[in-house]
Amino acid sequence: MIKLSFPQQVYRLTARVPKGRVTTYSRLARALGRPGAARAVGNALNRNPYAPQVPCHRVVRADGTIGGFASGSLRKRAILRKEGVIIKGDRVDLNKYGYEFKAKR
DNA sequence: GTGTTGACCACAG
DNA sequence: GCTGTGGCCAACA
Repeated sequence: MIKLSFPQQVYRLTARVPKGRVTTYSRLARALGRPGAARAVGNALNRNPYAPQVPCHRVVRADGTIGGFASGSLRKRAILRKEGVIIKGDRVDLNKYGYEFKAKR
């Protein structure tokens, strides 16, 4: 059984998020088995060594707010809008675009 | 091993 | 509705 580092699993799950969908840091952490490690997830995405591979712009905060982004929150909003996600002010409708992860593996 | 930092979350005012 | 404070976890110096 291989043991991947925390950020490694974060990148893998983030890459699984389909286009036009968004997830939250808390949900990622919960899917990894660390329901309180939302901060650590954000930390991992912040470094994001897999930048072009991992669509970090599809990850938002639990409230649906854009949160932060290495290139600027404005950039994140623009990309999400291009993906087909409607953003109201600085918030996304998690009720429609919120993607649920599978707690397996 | 200890202390600081950070793209967070929840609660109280 | 927003602001402030405490708590959680992982990575880095």
